[in-house]
Amino acid sequence: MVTLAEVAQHAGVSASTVSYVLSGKRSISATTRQRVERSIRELGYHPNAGARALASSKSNIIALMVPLRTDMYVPVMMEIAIAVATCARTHGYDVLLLTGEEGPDAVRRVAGSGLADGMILMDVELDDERLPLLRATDQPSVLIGLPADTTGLTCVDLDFRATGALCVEHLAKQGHQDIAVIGEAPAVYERHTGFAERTLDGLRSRSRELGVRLLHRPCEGGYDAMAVTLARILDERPGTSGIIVQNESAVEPLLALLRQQGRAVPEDVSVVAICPDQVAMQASVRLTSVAIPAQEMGRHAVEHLVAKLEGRGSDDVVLIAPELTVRTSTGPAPSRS
Amino acid sequence: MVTLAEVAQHAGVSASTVSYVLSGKRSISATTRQRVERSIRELGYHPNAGARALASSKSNIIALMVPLRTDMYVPVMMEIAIAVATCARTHGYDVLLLTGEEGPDAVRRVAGSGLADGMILMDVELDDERLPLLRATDQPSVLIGLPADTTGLTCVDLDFRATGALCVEHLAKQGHQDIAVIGEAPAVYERHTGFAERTLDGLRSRSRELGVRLLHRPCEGGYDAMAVTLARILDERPGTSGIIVQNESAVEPLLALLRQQGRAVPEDVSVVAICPDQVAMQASVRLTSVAIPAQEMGRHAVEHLVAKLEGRGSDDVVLIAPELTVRTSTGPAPSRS
DNA sequence: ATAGGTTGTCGAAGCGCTTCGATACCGAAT
DNA sequence: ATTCGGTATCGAAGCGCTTCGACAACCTAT
Repeated sequence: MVTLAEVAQHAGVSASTVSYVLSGKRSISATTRQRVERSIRELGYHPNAGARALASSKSNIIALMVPLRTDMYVPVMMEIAIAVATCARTHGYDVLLLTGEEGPDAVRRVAGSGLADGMILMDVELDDERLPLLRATDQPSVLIGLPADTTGLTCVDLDFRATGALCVEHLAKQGHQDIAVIGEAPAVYERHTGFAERTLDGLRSRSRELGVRLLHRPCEGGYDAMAVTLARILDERPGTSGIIVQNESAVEPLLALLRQQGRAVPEDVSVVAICPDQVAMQASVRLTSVAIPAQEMGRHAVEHLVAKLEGRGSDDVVLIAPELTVRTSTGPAPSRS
Repeated sequence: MVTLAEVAQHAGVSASTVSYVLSGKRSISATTRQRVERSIRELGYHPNAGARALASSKSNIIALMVPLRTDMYVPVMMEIAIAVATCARTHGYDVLLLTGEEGPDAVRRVAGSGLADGMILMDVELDDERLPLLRATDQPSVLIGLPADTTGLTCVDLDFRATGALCVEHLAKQGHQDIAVIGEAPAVYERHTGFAERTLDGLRSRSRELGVRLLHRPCEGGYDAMAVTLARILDERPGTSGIIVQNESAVEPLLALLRQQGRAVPEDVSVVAICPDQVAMQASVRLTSVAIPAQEMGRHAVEHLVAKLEGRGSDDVVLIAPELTVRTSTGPAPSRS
C-alpha cells in the first residue's frame, strides 16, 4: 500500500505539498504539481479513506436509508437508490446503504461514528420516528417524501397533490363524469405514508372544482384483489368511464380484467396510471400516465445534501411538478346513451 | 463528539483499557468493564469510524456492486441488496453501494483506498472485465453469479442448470411431450450472462434424456413482444402443452394472451416460471415455479465474504439447489386427441 | 519462601492524512 | 536599499483509535 509520504519522497517534496496538490487548497507551482502528479501515477497511489476521514473529519460518504419492505414500489426504490449512488459519485461521495431495519438507531450510529457526512432517508412516513433524532443531532439530511411537519428539514418529493389534480383534469377534459380511483393497499393509507393521502387530496379537491364524481377504493394489488375491487366499483358506479390507478401491482390485473369483461380501453374506459414510465410503457396497453420521476428525485436529494455539506444549503421543500404523458389508454368519454 | 479518551477519563482508566473493553481482545476485570460500560452509556460514546479504520486497517465495510441497468430482475436485485445489507449488519459490517457504472475502476478505487474490506459483485458476466483486477489485487470478494473461469474466486448462485432440469422434469412427469421455453431478452444471451445459458443447458440435456421436445425462444418481455413470440411458438409447435418462462416481464403478458386465446391454464397449457416467489404468487394464476432465492443468495455471499475476512474462508463455488413449488398453473398434459 | 505463570492495566508508538503557522523567496513599491 | 504583500513550500502537531510491550499484582506449585 502506497502512502502519501512515499509519494512525497518519490517526488522530492514534503508530504504536505502532496496533500495540497491533491486538495488544491493552497497554490502549488505548475512544475511541482506535475512532478507530484507523475509520482502519484507511477506509484499507483490511492489516498487512504480512513486516514482522510480522521484528519479531515469528513468521510465523503452519504448514507442512504431504504425501506426494508420489498413489497412496494420496488422498481422506484431501486431506481432512486441507483440515481443517488450515481449522482453522489459525480460529487465525490460514496453511498452507504442502510436498511430501515435499524430504524432510528441507524441514524444515531451513523451520526455518532462519523461514518457518513450526511444522510438521505427514503419512504418517510407522515410522523416518522427518525425525524426527532435528525433534528436533535443536526445531522445534515434530506428526505425523499414529505412528513407532516417539515420545519427544519429538507424534503424532495413529487407533488402528489398536483399529480392527483392533473389526473382528474385530464379525464374531465375528455368528458368523463364518473371517475374511479384505484389506490394503494389499505395498509399504505393506515401507515400514513403521506404521498397517498396527498394524491387523494389533489384528486378530491380538483374533482370537486370540476364537478365530476370521484370514487376512491384502496386495493391490495394482484389479480384477485383487483377483481373484487373492480366489481365493487362497477357495481356502485356503473357509469364509470375513467379510472385512475395508483398501484403498480394493480395495473396489469386491471387491464386484464377489463379486457376479459369486454370493456375496451380507451373506447369504453379510459385509464390513467400514476407509476414509473417504464411500467406505463410495458403494460399491455400504452398507458397515459403521470410518471414517478425516481431518477430526478434521487438526483435532487443528493444535490441538496451536497449543498448542505458544503455550507450553501438551505432547509426547504422541493416538490417536483408532475407531468402527464398521454398515451393510448385515454380518450373521450363514451357518449351517454 | 465524545472520544475514547474522555470515556477513559470519566471511568478513571486508561484509553487502552477502554479500547480493550470494546474489542474484547484482552481480558478485563468485571468491575472495570462495568465501570467503562457505564461511562460509555452515560456519555453516549460512539467510536469514530475513521480513526478505527486508520488504526486497525479494517473499515468494517463491505462494498456491493450492483448493475446499473434498471431494466432487468429489479426486484431480485433489490432483494439481494437488502439481504446483503441486513445480513452484513448482523456481522458488524456496513454496506457501500457501488453502481456498475465505474466498472473496474471502482474495484481499484475501493481496494486502493481501503474504503471497504471486501466486495460483493452482482450481475457477473461470463467473461467479466472486473475479474482480472479482483484476482490481481487479491481483494477479498464474492461473486453473485458464475463467470466462465472461477479459479481463485468465490461464487454464489442458484444452480440454474439444475433449475432447468427440474422444470423439464416436472412437466415431463405430467406427460407433457412438447415444451416451449420463453427465455430472457436476446440481449441477455448476447451478453453471456451465464445464468441464462446454464438454464438452457439444463433444460436441453434433461429434455433429451427424458425424450421430450423442447423449443427455446428468447423474448423481450412486455405484451407485444410476448404476443409475437407466443404466436411463433404455437405456429411452429401447435402441440405445445407445457411452457417454461424465465423472464419476469413476460409472465403476466403470457397469461393474459393465453386467456385471450381461450387456452386454459393448466387444463390446456401448463406453465412453469423461474422467478421470485412473489411474482409467482401475485400473478393472475398461482404459478408453479422455481424460486430465485434472492435473500439466500445475499446471505450466502455475505457469510462467505465475512469468513474470508476473518481468515477462515476458502475459494469455492456454492450452487444453491433449486426448489420447485407446485401451484395451480401445472397439471397433466391434455390427452392427445 | 521462591520461581513461574496468570491476569489486569497502563503508556507510548504509531496508522496516513490534513492543516496551521512559519519560512524563504520573489518582485513591486517606497 | 528597505519594506511590503504574494506565492510556494516545509515541518510539526494532531485527528481518535489500536496494539504491543512492560509491569505490577496475584495465584499456584514446589
